[in-house]
Amino acid sequence: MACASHYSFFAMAAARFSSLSSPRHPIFGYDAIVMFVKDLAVNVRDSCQQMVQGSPSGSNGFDEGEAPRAVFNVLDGIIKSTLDRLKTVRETLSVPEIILAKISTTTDFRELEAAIRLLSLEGKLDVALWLRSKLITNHYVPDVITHNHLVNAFCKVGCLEKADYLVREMLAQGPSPNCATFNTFIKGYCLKGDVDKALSLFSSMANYGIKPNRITCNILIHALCKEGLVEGARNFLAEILKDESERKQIDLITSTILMDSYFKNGDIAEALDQLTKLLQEGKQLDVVAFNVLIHGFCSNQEIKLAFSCFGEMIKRGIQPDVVTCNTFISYFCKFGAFDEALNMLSIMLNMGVAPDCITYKMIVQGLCLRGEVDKAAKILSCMLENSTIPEPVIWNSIIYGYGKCGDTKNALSIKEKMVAFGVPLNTYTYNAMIYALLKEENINGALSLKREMDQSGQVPDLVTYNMLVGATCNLGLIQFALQLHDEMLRRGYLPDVVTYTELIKGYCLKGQDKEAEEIFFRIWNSGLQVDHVPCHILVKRHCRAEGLKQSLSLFDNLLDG
DNA sequence: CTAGGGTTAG
Repeated sequence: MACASHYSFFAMAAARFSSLSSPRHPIFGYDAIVMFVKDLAVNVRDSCQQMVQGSPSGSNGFDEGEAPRAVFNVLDGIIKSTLDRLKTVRETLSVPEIILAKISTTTDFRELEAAIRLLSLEGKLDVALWLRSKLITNHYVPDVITHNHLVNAFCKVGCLEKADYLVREMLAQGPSPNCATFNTFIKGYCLKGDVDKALSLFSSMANYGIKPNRITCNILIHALCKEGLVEGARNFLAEILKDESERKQIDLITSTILMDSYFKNGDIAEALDQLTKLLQEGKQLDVVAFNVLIHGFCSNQEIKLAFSCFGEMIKRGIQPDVVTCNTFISYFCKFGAFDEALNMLSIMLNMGVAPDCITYKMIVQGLCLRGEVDKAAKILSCMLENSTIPEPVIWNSIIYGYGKCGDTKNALSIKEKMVAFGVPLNTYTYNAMIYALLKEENINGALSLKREMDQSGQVPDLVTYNMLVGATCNLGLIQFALQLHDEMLRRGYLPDVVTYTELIKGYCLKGQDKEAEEIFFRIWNSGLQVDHVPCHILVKRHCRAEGLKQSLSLFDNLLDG
């Protein structure tokens, strides 16, 4: 029976990590996994044929060299269809104007109550609050669910004062808050990182005759784990389970929270212990639980176990989702295995899982890193054609990418396109452009971009200054470099080792060894971590100028002092 | 109809 084999996999995994001294040996060979993934993709593709009409027939997307093209053909199709759908949804969804029109034409209180909920969901909180007070002055008190929507909306934007005001009003004049009200409010404080306040709210619930439920506990356990208080979370849970005589079992979500937390602390054995308990109770894992396992294995560099989980999901009929696939893609990108990332992209497209902004971001960044900037730019164009305007990081990666391969013209045209589409240029955008210009030694262009930053209010950061200090030093413009250095101090930026190293290099280039050494002592005494670069520069300089002996004595003195 | 777990991070 299939179930037995699933269990045995987890048992094997658990056994492997239960003893720290046991040698680590792979459960499955890498080739077996590649075979499995290939089979999987082919099988799934057959049932999702309509998703891949755009891909060339005969290619399974895995052949060396063929993969990228197949992936991009499918990708284009998917991006178009996903974004078209999104566009339609956006256009048909309620727009605040429509709600406002409703407010002015209707006298139906229930309809206005529904409008408060919609306004809350859309984040139009001032209007929502105003409408609530209008209804109350007309002697109609919106129900508890409407109030919960409002409390929820205020908590989500971190406006706890307003949420607190609403809950007080509810307690004073109704509608009486329920468990969901408190859960929402507690979650609000957890999001702010104020777990103490959350816990005290939890204790106060009894005073209002409201019994906390599983959701309340999960919110708090999650918050405790996130604060690194896993022990606290366990104790809290033990207390709860002691009180609940009829149901002593931990639910799936609680277990998922705990497993995730154990994995994040690198405690695989404990995570798998939790998993074993869950399976012994006969619980079925859902997609989130599997995603936690996959992420846990990936972040502990156990890619084979992660793939095994992927296989288990498929066998159990649990469709991997965009998070599952992004987790793998992220892992591969992080370890420079970008071909594998593209393979995962191909698998997800074949499975009919639509990529999201995170997928696009990782793929675009991966392509740029690899120098395939035109392909990255093509993804961007696809998104724009479908009226999805990506966040600045995608644009910035492409600008960096073009800059790195010396294509300043295209870098600039992406920047201009950004402006045209109303995407705000940020410090990273300017840094990318400055990087591109400095690469072709266009110091004037770079400096005029810095002026543009000052005017636009996008303040230069340490990276901007370090690039400019480096460039001016290389050109022998030490005075200019020092001016920049003073400016950064005035603006409250502390120069780092890179800044000082650039200045040392600049002085050495000019033959001003004394000044170079002075700077070196300044880093040494500032308590900054000194790396080998400035030492190397100085030693090289000394070797050339005065011989090795003297340079060694420089460092001897330092180490003695 | 509202409240709980997972993915990114220049």
